[in-house]
Amino acid sequence: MESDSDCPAFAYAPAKVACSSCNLRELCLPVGFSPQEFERLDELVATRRSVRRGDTLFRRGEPFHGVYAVRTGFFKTCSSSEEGREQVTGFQMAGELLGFDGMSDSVHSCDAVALEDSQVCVIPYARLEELAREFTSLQRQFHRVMSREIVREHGVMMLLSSMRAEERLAAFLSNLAQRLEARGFSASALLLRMSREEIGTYLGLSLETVSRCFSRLHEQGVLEVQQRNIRILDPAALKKLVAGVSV
Amino acid sequence: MESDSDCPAFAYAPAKVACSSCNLRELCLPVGFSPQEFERLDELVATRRSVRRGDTLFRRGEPFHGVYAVRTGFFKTCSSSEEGREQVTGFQMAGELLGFDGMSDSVHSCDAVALEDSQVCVIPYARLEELAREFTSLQRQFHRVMSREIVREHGVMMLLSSMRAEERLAAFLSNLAQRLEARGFSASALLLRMSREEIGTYLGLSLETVSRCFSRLHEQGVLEVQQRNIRILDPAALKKLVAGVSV
DNA sequence: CGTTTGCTTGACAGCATTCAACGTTGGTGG
DNA sequence: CCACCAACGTTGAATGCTGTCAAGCAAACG
Repeated sequence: MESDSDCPAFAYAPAKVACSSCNLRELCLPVGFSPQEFERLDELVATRRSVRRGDTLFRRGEPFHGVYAVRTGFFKTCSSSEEGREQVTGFQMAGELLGFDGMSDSVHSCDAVALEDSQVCVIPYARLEELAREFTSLQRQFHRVMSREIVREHGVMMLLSSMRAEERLAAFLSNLAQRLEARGFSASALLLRMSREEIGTYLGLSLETVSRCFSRLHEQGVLEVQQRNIRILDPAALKKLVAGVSV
Repeated sequence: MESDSDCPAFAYAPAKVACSSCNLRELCLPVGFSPQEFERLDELVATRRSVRRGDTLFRRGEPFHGVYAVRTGFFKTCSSSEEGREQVTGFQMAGELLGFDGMSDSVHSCDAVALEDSQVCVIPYARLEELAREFTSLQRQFHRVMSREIVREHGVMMLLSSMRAEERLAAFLSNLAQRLEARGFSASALLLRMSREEIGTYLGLSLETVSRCFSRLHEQGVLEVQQRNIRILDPAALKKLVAGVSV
């Protein structure tokens, strides 16, 4: 279980971490836990791991050891088909978990790549199982988080199958802004961590179309666009675009 | 928890059911359990429920009580956006579970509709939690099934964002055939339980396009199509279409 | 300062949607 | 038993959105 040593690309920070003192505890796994539950949880999340921009946290085909909570930084997860085409399945920011794909057959089925220098909390699955067994709120919260991932993907499926390009980008930006706001950042000024191509692969569009949509939303006065610096000038218009599917 | 009585559309069959004697035990939740584990499991899955064609097993907004295992029949799950557009997120057949969407905030976020007269095993969440706590293989298997759902959805996302219409339909049919084969049915002769529109909503296509693709695959000699009776004449060609994304 | 990478924009072609008409099937009631 | 109706499926023609190819531009990096 601890045989991560064959991954020389990663730097390890064995420093002690405590969920109880983490400023992400309202967003991450231990939502709504009691103080003594928090203490028990610190047994579970014992180590951090640093991943440099461009490196992978895990990779398709690697054995599944556990899940990871993003502490700082930004990730993308992408499944690639046998024939090369790559699909970004999600972007994860602080407080969000990744790695659930590996539980189905003990092998990861997608790659997790850091889009900036990042740090994650390592949650070994064996210990998570144990602790979830004696600790109802952890069990339930873990299920809740996995369920939320399923529901999120339903939303992506709807986006991919029924929205036009501009609506997809609007939905993407709205979602990003909302998640940033929940973390205390500005909901209007965002610095994108991902390229146009990565956005396109996530939204089912070519990078050119993504770029064109940015320009169009800029012309419409909804956004201010300067490369990866985006300012949302008219959040209401953005939301309206998202909702406006076949109205 | 047991307040299902406000749903007059459902017929209840309180007959005793045993996982240990179910012919789906190799496909459903209790994969790889020991005989004594099977006995304990029968405490969990105590009741069945019948759902007539067209009726819902659960509906968006209804409180979450538990998950369901399809015993006989066929279901679709669909999330609908506020503005009316509906997205079929999956089709479930015997041995497959549904209802995971409700764990995220104790309310179902999509509808489950029977596409033919069906019977499900009711798995109350409270009891599932309990039993999973004292019963490692159940805990692990449950996680595995949820993870598999996440991975499946990754596949759908890839399909939606990078395949052309004909490839999508080929992928859909291949998948269906494979699942039917795993249940002892013919992998070549399928009777579709869903309409062209439902297929289209699942695959992100209009019903006309679905129909046209059926015709085209028929012309190519890959399928025999008679309404909902499909015969796969050339499974290899079908698989090749799926794999052939951007080759 | 030059090179590389990422982003923008234009032109054009192609695939899928939309609108519309017609055919088919199965159920209902005369 | 047949006629009718409604739901579903098929097919055609035209529009339009998005992908592809290509060129030019901006920013980042060594």
